[in-house]
Amino acid sequence: MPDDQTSQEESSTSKYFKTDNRLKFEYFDKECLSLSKSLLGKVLCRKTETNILIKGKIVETESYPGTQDVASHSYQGKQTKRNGAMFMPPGCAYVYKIYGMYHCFNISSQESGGAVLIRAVEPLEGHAEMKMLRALKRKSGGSELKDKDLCSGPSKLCQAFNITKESINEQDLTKSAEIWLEDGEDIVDNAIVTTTRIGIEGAGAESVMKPYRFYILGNIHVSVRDKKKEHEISQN
DNA sequence: GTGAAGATTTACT
DNA sequence: GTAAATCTTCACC
Repeated sequence: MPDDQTSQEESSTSKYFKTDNRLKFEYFDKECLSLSKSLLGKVLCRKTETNILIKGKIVETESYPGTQDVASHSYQGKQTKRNGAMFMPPGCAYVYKIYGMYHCFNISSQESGGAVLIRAVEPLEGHAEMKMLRALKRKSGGSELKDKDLCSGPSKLCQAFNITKESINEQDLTKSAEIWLEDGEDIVDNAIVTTTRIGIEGAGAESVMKPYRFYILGNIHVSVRDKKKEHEISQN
């Protein structure tokens, strides 16, 4: 978080010329595993239809490296209407609907058929809007929702950011005015917890074992924390 | 045309 | 912990 960038922004002559911190194609043009780790600490940005800006720091990701991965929608090169975005150039949004009522948000990586699932973000801006969006579909309303409950799961963050297949799927994050990524913190390696992926039991033991999930050590906005592993790391 | 499954979340016991 | 909610997508007949 370069201080000089901030001061540049402040000294900018016009308010309408905000420094563009948007991550570019070159950033996304990495292999899946590498992109997944690199995305931790970066900032997901969303401009809603009502022109409200929502931002959140990415704190948890999962790799679906592509055609070799049994758990991936693109296993064995399978390409369908649904997963087409996985085969688009790096930096495109792959959004799909699951269980009839939820969405998951992914970013395509360098390899054809590879993508990174964004599993959790830490709310930075637009808390009120997120609460409202999350409360919409809840039976008991959203008044008791805490910040850490707003985006601590792949479908939760989609609700909070108003990400739907209809609005976001196949959008180019390097160009879109509705959704993009900005630079954020660099997370050092020893602050990254690496574990197995969540919710893919049906894919078979071998792929379930793969260490393809990454999250920021100690961050309370992560969906599923591995306390044992975190303890081990903090001992070193 | 039909059927089964799903990278989840919520509410309830 | 367990179960219900809810419907699109895809494989196969």
